[in-house]
Amino acid sequence: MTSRTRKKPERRPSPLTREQIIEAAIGLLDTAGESGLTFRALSERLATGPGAIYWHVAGKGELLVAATDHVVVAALSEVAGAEPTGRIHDVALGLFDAIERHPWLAPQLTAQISHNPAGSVTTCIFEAIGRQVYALDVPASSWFTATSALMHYILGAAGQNAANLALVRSLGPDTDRDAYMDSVTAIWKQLSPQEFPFARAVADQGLDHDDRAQFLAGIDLIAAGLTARRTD
Amino acid sequence: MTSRTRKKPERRPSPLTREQIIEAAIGLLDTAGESGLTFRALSERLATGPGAIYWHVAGKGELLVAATDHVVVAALSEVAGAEPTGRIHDVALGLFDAIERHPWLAPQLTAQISHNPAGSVTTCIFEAIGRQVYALDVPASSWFTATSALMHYILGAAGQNAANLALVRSLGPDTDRDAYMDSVTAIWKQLSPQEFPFARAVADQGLDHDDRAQFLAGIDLIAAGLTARRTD
DNA sequence: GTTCCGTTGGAACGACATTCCAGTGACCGG
DNA sequence: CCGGTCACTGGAATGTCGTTCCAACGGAAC
Repeated sequence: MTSRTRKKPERRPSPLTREQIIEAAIGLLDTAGESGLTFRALSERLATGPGAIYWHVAGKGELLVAATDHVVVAALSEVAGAEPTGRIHDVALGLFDAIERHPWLAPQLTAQISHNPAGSVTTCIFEAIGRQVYALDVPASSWFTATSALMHYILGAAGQNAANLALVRSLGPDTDRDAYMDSVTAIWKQLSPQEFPFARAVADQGLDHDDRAQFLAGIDLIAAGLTARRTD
Repeated sequence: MTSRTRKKPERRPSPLTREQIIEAAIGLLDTAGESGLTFRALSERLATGPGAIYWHVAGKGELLVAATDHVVVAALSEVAGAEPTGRIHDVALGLFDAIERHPWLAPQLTAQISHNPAGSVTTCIFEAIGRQVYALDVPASSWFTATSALMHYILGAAGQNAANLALVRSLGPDTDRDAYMDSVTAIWKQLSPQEFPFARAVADQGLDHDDRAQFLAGIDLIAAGLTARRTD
């Protein structure tokens, strides 16, 4: 009897759904971070084995893509409903908030936009931002460049913000964001004035503590470049 | 004698160096991609065992940080030598080229900047870009925002370009970049005109095929926003 | 010569993604 | 009702990874 012996597996009452798996994956990513999404952890949370999950989902990559898509579509559809000439701030803040809620989103988005430019996530985000570029009366020749610049800034700055918050949270409940930013500023102030004059100067004037206003200031700055061009 | 029996290990002629390890790691990353950096592969390339590497390097994370630092410092020092009021194009292209040579660099940089804002790589890049912002006579209140916007755009757009090239290369030697870009445009042209009017319009006018010029156009666009503000 | 100690590298460990497959139960033709 | 099919399950097995462990080496110090 060295051959296969198998414990009787317990069956689940209701069948597993791809949707359930994706939502469980998002929950796992939100609470345990990017490295927390494990087929073992997912199996446990869904009270099943890894094999069952693989019947609904091709692999970890597809799961990540599906989770990203799910979150992005939700974030953008909240915004799109408003006025047709919606302000760019709405789209930007929609993505900013989604990334803050799901800190794993920013790296995922940049990776998926890079590796799959024709994918659903890429086109959705490009379209959402691009419409605002169009509404700003940017000349058609600059459409792609303008949309790219805004997109990369939004993902980069929002990702930075989300990472900062996650870092603060991991430092314990007794640290708040301002204290953390102050500690970073303090390190920058100790840089050599010869090698890092600019970074020191920025640190001396203190980093802005309102992340959201700071983020929007960057959007406005890029938008200023777009509309400045318009009159040429 | 069930206890440890061990094959006599062959000793290397010259001792292992942290520098050697980092350079081997960079080589491995360049040729085999981000997933190609394995302690096993590294051991083989250095003709040693994993344990020897761990005596010089704390772990994979530190190795990645060291490799990133090595490449970024080299890329920025090439540029910094020129005129003191160096043009922002030089710094931007320096990073662009470095990221093109090392496609693993862009994700690494965004991750390290996010997770370690006081680290060496973060401050070096911030300083290098910030000096150009300073040279543009941007008001001090916008220094941080302007530098952030430029940094995120540079890393995002350069990463996108490098990923495209890597993707083209992986499709086989019979595909070139223009053919690949055309295929992406073709997919975009098939999008629904109701849902994706902007993306289709951009695809219809054709994507620019000169990546470097496109990249610099984005830099100029953001710079235009900075200098437009100056007169306020 | 003996004793260290910095250094090495092969083996072992635990965790992971993924594959494999024996089983289960709802449905279907008869 | 009943036998068989098949979509679906979940536990075990596989191979690779990062990391740790440790017996052994060789030069330096004594």
